[in-house]
Amino acid sequence: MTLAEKAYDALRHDIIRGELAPGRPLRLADLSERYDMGFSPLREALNRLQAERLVTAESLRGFRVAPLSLDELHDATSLRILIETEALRASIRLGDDSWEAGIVSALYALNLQAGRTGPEADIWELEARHHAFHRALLAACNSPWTLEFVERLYVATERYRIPILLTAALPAGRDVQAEHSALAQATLERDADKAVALLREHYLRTVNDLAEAIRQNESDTPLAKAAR
Amino acid sequence: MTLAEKAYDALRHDIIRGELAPGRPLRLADLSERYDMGFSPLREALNRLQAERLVTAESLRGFRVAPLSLDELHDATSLRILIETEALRASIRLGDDSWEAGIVSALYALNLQAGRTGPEADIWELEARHHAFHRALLAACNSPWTLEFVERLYVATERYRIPILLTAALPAGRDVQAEHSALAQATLERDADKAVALLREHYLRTVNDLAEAIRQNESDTPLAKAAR
DNA sequence: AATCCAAAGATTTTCGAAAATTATTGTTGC
DNA sequence: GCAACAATAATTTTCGAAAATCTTTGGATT
Repeated sequence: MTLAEKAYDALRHDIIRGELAPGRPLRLADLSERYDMGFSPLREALNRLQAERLVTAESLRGFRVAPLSLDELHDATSLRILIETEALRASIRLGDDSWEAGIVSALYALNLQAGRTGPEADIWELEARHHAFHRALLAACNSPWTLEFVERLYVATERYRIPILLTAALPAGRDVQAEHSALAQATLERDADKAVALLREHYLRTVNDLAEAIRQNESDTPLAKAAR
Repeated sequence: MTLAEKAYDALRHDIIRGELAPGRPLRLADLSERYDMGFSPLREALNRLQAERLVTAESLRGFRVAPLSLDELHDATSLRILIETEALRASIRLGDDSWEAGIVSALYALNLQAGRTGPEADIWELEARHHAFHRALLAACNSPWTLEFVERLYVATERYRIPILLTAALPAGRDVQAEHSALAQATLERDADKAVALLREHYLRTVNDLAEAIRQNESDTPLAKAAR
């Protein structure tokens, strides 16, 4: 793996997790020290991330972590629902045994991690399994373009979820694991209409919870700052 | 404008027009001579284009122009129909006077160029106006993510159209300008269902024509080679 | 003839410095 | 005090060479 690839992975990771806050300038001298490499691989990584809208660039003025806005969250969520529901229908139509097995396995792993407490609880591991579960649902859609866009939108919306997850500021009274199980069940039963409805509700609830948390959380988390 | 930006524009331009054929290796020494600049700006441009799937990259083995395939054409077209029809509905719902004016103006400019013959005929100018017309239809959808994906898919499918356009191998018996006019009219009348149906048919006809031309054209155009 | 291996060559990747540009500071004049 | 400007500093961008890696070539061996 080349240094440019390592730089890409590291920057992407740190931006998605909010360790590099939205809007923050990405100075090459800083990054060079932080990641222990020269300018060239960093600039290549930043150019890739610019194309993915995770960083913004201005000619001769360098790069910044892409800012967040509530408008973008709603935009990305709407489009996500449109694309993912269609992908879910395609997967239900085309999926074979190994696709089904992938869903069962991903759901099991997700529920396992969601049930863990104390030192075993690991929000990043939970997050990884959550992502894997949603990918497993769409894995059989047979459309590389769809999967790319789904991934882009997942990452875009994840940047809003993570600061909320970390402050545990999510409203109670919602059984997310039950939603996942119901979604998996409807999918495995090949009930496309039901599965699509559940997926849509799942995302609409999430975006409402996030918007609510942002509104209440007038503290100085990166997300709250971005929302103001 | 920095050299890296010039390199990006030039490479993108040459790849879309097929002047750099699909699958062709992009050696830095060659590109450095072709575009008269050092490696750094070229590598930055190539990394951006890689993120946009116009070039492929393999660790320590450099870059290539992204290949074409009939599967990808069908994939991109299906997704394009899904996203653009929804964007058209949104535009019809949200569009104001200046949006309408933009459509009228773009259609007029397109028809004007389409009617030109002899030395005034310019396939690239026609292509630019065609692109502008389709953008004008969706301009009011108020969704940056949608517009980005639409642009990506337009470029992806355009790479299949251009070699066909250049060999004039399109089947006759189709009045594309009439399709554009009907689409614009239904849109301006805010008849969303009709406009969406026309847009869908427009794309389905195009993809069928292209697939047909590729099948017949067993010569050695880049596209035909890619299809085999 | 086919296969392996080392050497030479070609190519990508990375660095460090130079060039170009933007941002900041300090000074002058009003 | 403050706008205008020059000098300085900070930063991005680009180049050219060095390092690392992959590819080809040409024998040596079986």
